[in-house]
Amino acid sequence: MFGLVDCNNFYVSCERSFNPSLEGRPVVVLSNNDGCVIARSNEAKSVEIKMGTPYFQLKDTIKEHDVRVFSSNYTLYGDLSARVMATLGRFVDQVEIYSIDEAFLDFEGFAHLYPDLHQLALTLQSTVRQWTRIPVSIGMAPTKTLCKVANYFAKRQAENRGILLLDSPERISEILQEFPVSELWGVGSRYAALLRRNAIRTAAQFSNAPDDWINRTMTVNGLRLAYELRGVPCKMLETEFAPKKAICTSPSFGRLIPDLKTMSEALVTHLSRAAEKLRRQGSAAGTMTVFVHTNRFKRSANGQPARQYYNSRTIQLPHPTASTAELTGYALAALQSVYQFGYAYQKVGVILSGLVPIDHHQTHYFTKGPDERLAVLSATMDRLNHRFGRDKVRLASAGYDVTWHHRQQWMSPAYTTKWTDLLQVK
DNA sequence: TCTGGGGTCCTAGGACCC
DNA sequence: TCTGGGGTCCTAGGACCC
Repeated sequence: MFGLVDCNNFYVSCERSFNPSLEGRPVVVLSNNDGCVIARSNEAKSVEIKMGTPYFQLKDTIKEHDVRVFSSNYTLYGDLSARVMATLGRFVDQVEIYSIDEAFLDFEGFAHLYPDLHQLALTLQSTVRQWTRIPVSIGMAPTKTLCKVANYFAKRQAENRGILLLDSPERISEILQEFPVSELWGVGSRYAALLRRNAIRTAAQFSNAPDDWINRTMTVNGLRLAYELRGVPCKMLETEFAPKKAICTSPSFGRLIPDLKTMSEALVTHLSRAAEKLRRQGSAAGTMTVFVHTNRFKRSANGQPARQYYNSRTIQLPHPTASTAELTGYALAALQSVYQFGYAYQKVGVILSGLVPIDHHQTHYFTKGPDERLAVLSATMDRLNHRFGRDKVRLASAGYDVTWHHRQQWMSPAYTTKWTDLLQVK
């Protein structure tokens, strides 16, 4: 048996964790740049605020229902997530951190410790609640996909109180008949449309479809999904650390930017972030892509879509490197080759790929190997910045007067990670 | 009439996830 | 005025090898 622990309305719950006055009222959290709604309290859902709605379209609703709005505070959410995960780790040793707000558990070998899984779920739920103030829902079933299904009903049917155990074939087949195929894990909008065209509407119908048809139309992923619904586990717990295969940093500007100088400074800043992530996981990049684009929603004065521009440049580096200084030279050259005068840009982004372990030295006959001094420089900058704060030491080419930063108008304090933001108890 | 067989590696595109 | 960011996996097709 597996379990899936999912935090309810996670980002909203994080905001509520340190601000109880938000309980019982509509609350939403916005995406980066205060763009779209990405988390909603139940009260916000019940006044018809949809996932992904742009903030500016919601101003009336927000006023009418006195909705509390927050910019996303990933420092806070990341820290509370780590606390939730650590709490789960107290009870079972096989925990897969699947996303910031979800974890899979494997109960294999724990039957003697926890003969009553429902009781265990109750304990997990109340302990997480007490230690972090985060409400969670728990689904338990013979496969991870069925856990997702169980969790869906745990959350939505009040009588379950956030916990649903699917441990008999009868119960499973009964519940799959009520489960919309479009809600399945691995079925997105494209596959949902395809399945609808083939008169498959429930998870039960999908699971009964012929294997070769599923394989043909939805590749082996679809077939695994069907097996999992039939109770045959195809997805095991993944608890090992797996280094990322690509690292991307591409925040939007807070306003549209026309000039190459500002774009360059932003790119160096984004690249510094990306290279820090690269070094943190012990990798070096062999390939770098720089891209720019304008705002695709923008309209010109006559209401027609404005002229758009997108371009990217991918560079094979002479040798894999994790040095910010070294990567910067290539990045700026790439930007110059894609930048076109005459557009107002929304974004410049960088993708590092072709990642290899950092100690990997590929000897090349005609080019110099990586410069050891650059590696030492990056490591030293990382240590200083870790101790004294982000960007205390940085490249001058990142600029001094930052005018492009994204908007975050409603940011809550970093309650758990910044001394000056600690709550004061009077 | 008839044009080999068996591989590897890389990339782009399409699907998905949170 | 204002519309997020960061990832993964699979497949087909092309280029190449012997």
